[in-house]
Amino acid sequence: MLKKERQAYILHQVNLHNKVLSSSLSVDINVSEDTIRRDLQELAEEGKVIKVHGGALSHSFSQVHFPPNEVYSQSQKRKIAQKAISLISNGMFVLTSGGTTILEMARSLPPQLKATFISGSIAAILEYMHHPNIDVILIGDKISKSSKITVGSEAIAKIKQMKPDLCFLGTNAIDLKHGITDNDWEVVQLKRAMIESSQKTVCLSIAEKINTFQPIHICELSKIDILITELPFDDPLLRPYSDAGIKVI
Amino acid sequence: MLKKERQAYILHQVNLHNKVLSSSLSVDINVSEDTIRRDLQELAEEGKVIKVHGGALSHSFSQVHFPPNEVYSQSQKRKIAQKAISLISNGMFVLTSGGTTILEMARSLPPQLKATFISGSIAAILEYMHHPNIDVILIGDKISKSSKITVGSEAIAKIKQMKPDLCFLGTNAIDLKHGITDNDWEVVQLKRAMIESSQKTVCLSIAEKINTFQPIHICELSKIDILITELPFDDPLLRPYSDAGIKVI
DNA sequence: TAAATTCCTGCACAAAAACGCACAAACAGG
DNA sequence: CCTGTTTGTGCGTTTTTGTGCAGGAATTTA
Repeated sequence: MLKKERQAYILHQVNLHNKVLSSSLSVDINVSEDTIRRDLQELAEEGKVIKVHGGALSHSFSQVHFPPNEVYSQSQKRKIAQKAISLISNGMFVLTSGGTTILEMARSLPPQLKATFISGSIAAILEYMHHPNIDVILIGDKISKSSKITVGSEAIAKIKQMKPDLCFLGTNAIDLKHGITDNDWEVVQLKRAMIESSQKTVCLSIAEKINTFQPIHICELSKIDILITELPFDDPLLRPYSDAGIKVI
Repeated sequence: MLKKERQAYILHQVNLHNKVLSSSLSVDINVSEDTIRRDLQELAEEGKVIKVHGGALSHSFSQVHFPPNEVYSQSQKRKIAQKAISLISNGMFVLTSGGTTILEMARSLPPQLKATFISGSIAAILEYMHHPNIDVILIGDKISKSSKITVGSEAIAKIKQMKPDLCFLGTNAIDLKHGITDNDWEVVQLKRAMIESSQKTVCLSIAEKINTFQPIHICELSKIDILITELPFDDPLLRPYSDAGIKVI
């Protein structure tokens, strides 16, 4: 059998089944695994397949990319993301909400980090999936079209079963008097459950949202352990919060 | 034998078998391999064949260089998607697996359709979310990075709680003797649960996958209610399946 | 942490290609 | 008819290509 012929066969199999194993191909076409590996490597260099340990994957399959769209005040959010990442260590279980700040964090996670991320936000999950070393746990239930996250009693029940080390909340509004507030009933239920379950709750919020509030109450400030903004920790705007016992970063 | 005559013969052989070996041609026509090689080279320069190490391939063979942005065998999948959609009516609960065929169906769902779609496939969910009128239920659990779907006991337990009207399975391999088979253990577990829960199971499969099999068994043919391919329902290839009691569309 | 796969690197060896050359047949023109 | 040229073919020799194998490194799995 000719080399090109064999490669065409392999390519065909990959496109057909989305995945092939070097071992099974080698018995299929009766050549050594080395040869298969070399073929896969060539095909991968030509961009026809994606080579992975033990075989190859179809290219079309793993291309579920989300438009890395323009985010409002991205530079601030990036700063926040960096601070948030510094709290995560290897082996941690991290529960996150959705929101652009969280997404920014998800994209900036260092590649060596090994941790487990849990979320009901589709967008966040997509970002976590691209990461080579983190395990991703998706919270299921009905999907809210407006917020692109799973909401409902099932999701809340699932969250209550967990005891994650950290919970990152993309915060919509935070205020000394009203605490954390939001504007979507279903999201609020979910965030409440997240806060209850977690050992530490971290609020990510751009300074703009500090001292603002929204119609629905999520929780008191006292439930929050850490507050992250793009400002330095000793910014006067944040002073009341650290006075209230929140660790401000 | 004249040179032209010989080249005509070679060309004929290439078009007939899609490939020729210099070695076998040389004994066929009783000339040295050098001569064959020179002939092939000339034919290649004229664009009549594609020369490779050891012989030559027909042009149609290498035309499997499918256009880059197009999904593999998309037109077939579109045809399948259309047939699948005809089975869905308003108000139905539909459980689907992942796979490119399912994605094609998800994209083609008519905008007026009001139904509930349930899936653990991230890519499928993304498509369903774009639809204006369908409710989306996401099955949660750990995400398998290779297949981009949620897998695990939680996901399976959740599926077992449901009684969807229809279950669409993107099929990797179907065979009279082996039934439905696949190549990913976790995916197999999930698909089994899906079949068990559903009132009707529909297999979507391009004709190429008919009468092929993969290492892991999912279920017997008898569990399948409907089989959809891009072929007409009375195609001889499908005859054994309708004889086996499966409704073929 | 240990065991098992899988991967990579270099090497050996066979098959095929490339190159140069020889030689013979076909051809062209005096 | 002869001679010089072109063309087609085959034969060594040298390179290149394709493949398998051994071993150690890297990665996955238990």
